Amino acid sequence: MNKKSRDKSKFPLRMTRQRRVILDELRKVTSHPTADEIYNMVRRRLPGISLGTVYRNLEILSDSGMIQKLESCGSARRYDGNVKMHYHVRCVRCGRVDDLPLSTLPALESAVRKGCGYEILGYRLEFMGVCPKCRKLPKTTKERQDKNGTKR
Amino acid sequence: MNKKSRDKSKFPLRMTRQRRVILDELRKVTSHPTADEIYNMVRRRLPGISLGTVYRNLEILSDSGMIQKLESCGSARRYDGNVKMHYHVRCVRCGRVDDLPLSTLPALESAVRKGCGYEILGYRLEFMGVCPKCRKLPKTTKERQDKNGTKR
DNA sequence: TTTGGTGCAAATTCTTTGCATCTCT
DNA sequence: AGAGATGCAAAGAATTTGCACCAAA
Repeated sequence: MNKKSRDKSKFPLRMTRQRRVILDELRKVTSHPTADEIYNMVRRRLPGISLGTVYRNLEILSDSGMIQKLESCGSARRYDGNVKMHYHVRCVRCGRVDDLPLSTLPALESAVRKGCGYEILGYRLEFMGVCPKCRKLPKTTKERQDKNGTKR
Repeated sequence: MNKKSRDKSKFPLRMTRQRRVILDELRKVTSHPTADEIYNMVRRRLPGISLGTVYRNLEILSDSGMIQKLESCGSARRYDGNVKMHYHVRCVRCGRVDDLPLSTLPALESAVRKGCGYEILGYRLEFMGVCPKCRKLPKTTKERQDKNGTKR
């Protein structure tokens, strides 16, 4: 099956136990976890699940619109159980991602549509900054904990 | 040397031949190439250069503000020799990235600064769509040529 | 039953690094 | 001279995939 052409209307989305738990765990948190973090969350309920299955399901779930993939920057991709349109801030030091209480900007897409030859499908707007916790830490320490952050 | 702390004012940026050619090649094009594409461009002039050196220099050049790293989505990172603030459209089928003739939106950052606890450093705005060339192709073909596109 | 899903492990892809050697300034 | 840079190859990290078996619908 071609991953890119998967479509929520055509594929019935069989609700296996693993898929249900992944979706459930992701919806329980607001922390925009990585695949690996989700793997560890899910493993507490389904010890036998494999990382590959987590990846496959995250792909399927986001293709079908049930979750959101956050692809911007950062080493590991992050996932969001909240599919309503909203924006994020990403900490450039520790990599954490938070939701932003900012109303959506309707004018953005239409401003682009004209003239660029592309068929515009959407846009991605993400803010970068330093999260409250990292602002308190001395700079050297902050740089150390990078790891899952802005790298790659 | 800590990569994150590299700073244009403190590091003199020794202009080696490889560094100069990489910068030069990147400035010659508007195609936002990947590290690997840049490697191949540069190799025509410096056959002995290694991919590692290309990566190291792209990192250094972007840290020093001489080029721009485009991290949003897509499999491989892309680089831009144009450091003036501007926006991009990325084709969701073939992965190509084009510049957008859109004036910058000054209100964006200030709209976020209040209340989120983060120290806002900037934002990333990227549009997604289907490029002119891909719009002409039949869908199945389009999906095929994905590869460097939205994946990963 | 059948078609998609799963676990496992191996494979990929992109990127980073250690090290001995070179080269700008 | 000496701090940085390079080439090479090996290591890493994140993600994908082939395959034989399993399980929802």
